Amino acid sequence: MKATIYDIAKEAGVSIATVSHVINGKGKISKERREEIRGIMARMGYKPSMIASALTSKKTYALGLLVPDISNPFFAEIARAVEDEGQRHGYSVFICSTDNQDEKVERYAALLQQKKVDGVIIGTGMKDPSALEPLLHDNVPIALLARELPSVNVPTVIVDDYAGGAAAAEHLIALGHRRLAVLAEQESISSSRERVRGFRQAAEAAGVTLDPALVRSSGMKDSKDRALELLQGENRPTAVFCCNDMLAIGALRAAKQAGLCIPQDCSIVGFDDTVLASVTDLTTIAQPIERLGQTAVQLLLRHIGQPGERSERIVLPPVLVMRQSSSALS
Amino acid sequence: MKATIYDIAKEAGVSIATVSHVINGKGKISKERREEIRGIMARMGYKPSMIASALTSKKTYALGLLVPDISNPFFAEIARAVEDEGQRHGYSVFICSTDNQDEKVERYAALLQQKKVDGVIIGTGMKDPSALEPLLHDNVPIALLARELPSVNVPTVIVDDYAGGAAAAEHLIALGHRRLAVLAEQESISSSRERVRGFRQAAEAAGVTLDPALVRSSGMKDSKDRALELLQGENRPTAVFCCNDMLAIGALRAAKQAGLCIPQDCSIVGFDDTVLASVTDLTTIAQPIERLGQTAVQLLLRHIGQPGERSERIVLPPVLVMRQSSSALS
DNA sequence: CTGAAAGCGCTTACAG
DNA sequence: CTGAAAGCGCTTACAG
Repeated sequence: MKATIYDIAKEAGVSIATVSHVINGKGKISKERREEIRGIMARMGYKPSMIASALTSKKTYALGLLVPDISNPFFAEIARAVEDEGQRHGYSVFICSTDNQDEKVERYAALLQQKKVDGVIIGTGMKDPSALEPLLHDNVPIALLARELPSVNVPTVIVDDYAGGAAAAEHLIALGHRRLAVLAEQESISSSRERVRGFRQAAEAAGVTLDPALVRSSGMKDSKDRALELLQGENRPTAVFCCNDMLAIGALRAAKQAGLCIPQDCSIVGFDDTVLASVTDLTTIAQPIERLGQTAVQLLLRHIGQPGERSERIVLPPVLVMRQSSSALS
Repeated sequence: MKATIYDIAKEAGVSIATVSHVINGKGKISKERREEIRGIMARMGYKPSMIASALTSKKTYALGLLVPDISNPFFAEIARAVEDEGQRHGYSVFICSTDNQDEKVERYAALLQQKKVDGVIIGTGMKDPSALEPLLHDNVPIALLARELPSVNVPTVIVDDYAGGAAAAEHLIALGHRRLAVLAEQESISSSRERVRGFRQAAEAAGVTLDPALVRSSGMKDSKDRALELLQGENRPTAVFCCNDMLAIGALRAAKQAGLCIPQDCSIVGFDDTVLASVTDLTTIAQPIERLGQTAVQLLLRHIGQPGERSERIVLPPVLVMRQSSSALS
């Protein structure tokens, strides 16, 4: 059957402690012995069981990644960055899609605790932070990615959503737009609220007040319908700021259905800069997705290393990416 | 500190064996005792360590998922389906992006073996199947998803790539197109070869022969350039079949750059039907992505359950999805 | 219906 | 430089 540390020890005529030492590069082992044991391990195709070592060493080298939906391109790109950065440090990652449902968050939280992951990156929203209770209860290290949770003091990496919203407003106003609409995510998502707030403030700073009738919230599914309402009303906007690329694509399709040409009849700006934006030639506020993922892993691992430390909070700047969906007011 | 099975046993005044039995619903425990122990576990927030139980029971309830790139929408959607179906059966999944590099395949294969996952779904290509050696060596159950590996006898789920290619050809020919081009993936990818083969055969069956100069292979990055070569040559095609949606989007952008209108000047058909296709209004051959993921998990779990059994091979039918990127020859 | 004991495959003081 | 032994937190025959 599969070789164990005992098989190697017997084959080498040493104790399992010695084999363990050469595996982990600990203790002082004579060079010849080390080489010999290494050779035997290689020859027998032996790799130590991480389950057994985790039981004693309390390290599983596994992380959990909670996101709303791994099939959403934004989170898929985040996941890739997290995977790569984790891998670089020897960690594997479990994917956990929550659909933003507290019940799923809690189920995964309990599961990850039972699996004894070394840490969890939380990139999902939730109504009630107590869904994380199973993690908190056992002091499982966590880090927040693109989310804020004011109630808990944990390492966090976000982009400056407020500045991103403001950048969108400034871009559209510079293009001459004055009648601005906003397609936001659900009210409960703080990043979306911040984007809208930044957009509104920057608009007002330029002397433009948002018409409350032109500010709507929308889920992923009904974005096209919500956008249609905006675009078909009388006195329709000349520009729409959407709080993520998916919503912006809903707006693009609504515009098409309403017979409007983009950008001539209406400018549209998204947020995130996922592959969806590049593929649809959407002007958007880019999040540094790769750095978000990398930074979250780094913060988490640092936190695992020194649990006492005060939690860091890193804010990354968003960047306007101009493409074909926005243009000067005609 | 964190409660263990000993704490629960002591609190309840019973042996750990009894606690273990109520956890696993095994043995005969008096109803009152069971209820009492359940209560104590709940009160102390106790959940058994899956690491410890894995060491004895040999079940980690973890699966590995090997894909080329989790940030590619096709595989992100696959991952979601695998995650959900796994979750339904109590399994968590590790994401493993290989970039189609044998070296990464092998590294992940070794890692997953060390982590003692209960099985691995392989949805990535590789030049040399021996990259899977670490898995094969320890008899880790595997299942193939949207890939074939003739050398090993393992459960497999694929879509009928040949039929999909043929469907694309029939669609274009029915629209009156005769001068057909193909943008394929690298030659080494069997699914791509099959799609091209099906396309070619169906075309020939309709009396249309492919011009070798109009059949090109391309990576993800240079798809636009490859498509431009096709579209800018003299005697350009009136329709292009692309072996996946990403390539088709490259073609879409190439067409735009070349000043061609889609679909009036050139029809384009993709493959996969990821979110990218719906978002760009691309006519495409749809793979049943969700069913692919579900089926792979089911085959794998069945294989885990009865290792002796002969491996199943399930072929799912693709479906033509007509959108705005193809139309009758004008 | 319940418990004592061995064992899963490692790591880690500790002793020599 | 190397080994004996305890322990990590469970499960599983086996005995009663």
